[in-house]
Amino acid sequence: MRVLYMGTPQFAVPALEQLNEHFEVIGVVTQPDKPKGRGRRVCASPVKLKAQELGLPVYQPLKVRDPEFCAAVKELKPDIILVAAYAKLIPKEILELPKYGCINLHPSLLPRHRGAIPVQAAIMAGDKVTGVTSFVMEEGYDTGPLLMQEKTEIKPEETGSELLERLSHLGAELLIKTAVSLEKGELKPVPQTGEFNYTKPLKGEDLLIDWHKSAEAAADFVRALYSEPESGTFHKEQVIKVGKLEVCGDFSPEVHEYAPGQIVGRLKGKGYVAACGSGFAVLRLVKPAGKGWMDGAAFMAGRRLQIGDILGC
RNA sequence: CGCGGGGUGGAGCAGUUGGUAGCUCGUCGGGCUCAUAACCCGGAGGUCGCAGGUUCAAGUCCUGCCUCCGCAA
Repeated sequence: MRVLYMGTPQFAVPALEQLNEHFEVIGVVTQPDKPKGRGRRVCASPVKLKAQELGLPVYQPLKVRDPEFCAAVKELKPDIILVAAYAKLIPKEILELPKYGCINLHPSLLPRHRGAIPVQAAIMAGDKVTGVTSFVMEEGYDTGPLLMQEKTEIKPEETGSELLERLSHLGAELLIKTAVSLEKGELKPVPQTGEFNYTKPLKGEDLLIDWHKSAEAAADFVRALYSEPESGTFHKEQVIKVGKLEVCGDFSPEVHEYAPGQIVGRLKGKGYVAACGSGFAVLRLVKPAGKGWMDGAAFMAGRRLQIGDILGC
């Protein structure tokens, strides 16, 4: 079976590796190299790097709708197009091209958490179970009929990056299974039913901790965003990234009056304690501006925060 | 060459107008205590990122480099 693969970030890499072992991968489509990060160096996507390593032809159209690209795809005569986190909608013209259609791998239990950040969204929502889904792509975002799903539990302490990593491997297997079954004609798509929600891409202030939330919700928020892309909070005009927040049940603040985000005490060997909308949370892992990640206790040793300081402004 | 901050005893920080390096934690020893993660006393431990330069004298000024990080994208 001739497979055309489309994907961009690290999440899409394991699937590419697996596919390359099971099928004839005739091409890999990924986002164009872009200036990225500090210093604005041009970077190739993880999928591109892997494709080159495997010696597969790489396509990086600026626009998927570009007629020239569509023509190129047509010429490749793919039997199936498999997509994982490519980051762009694919036009009907291409969707209808392959015999077995365009199949997408999505790291959530659709229709729950459609959209850009399903993995983080699942953790933030306090979900205990999530998974990966393969489905037939339509013109909308993650709306197509479902093919296969695989569930997995979210571990209590599991971070967004850890879960994403795990799901990328689970997803790779699911994608292979899906393709194999499709080829045998064993699968029939089932339309999505039930409640759905969309997750929007995170940027800028979306990453700031909302101290008005409950301690539990704030902790989940931080956990979901660690270690990519990192949540944070402001302190005296500077950003402090937070890697881990730990809810502390019975804690008696050192001050009588406090507001959400206010530092109300320290816990020896753990870190500063901040007040939340309800409950308290210890800053266990932190990265002050200009510094690297450090333990909450180490952060206290530097005495950058005072009891009474308010985070988030 | 996008903007900007940092690299100081094991960890986190301070170090003023250049003059033999301080603080918190940890660690080691001792003391107090029924006891302690609490408290008291004392000790060990630093080529101040690297390489040059200015100076009688540089962590502190100048130049280059390495490296970590914040914003932005």
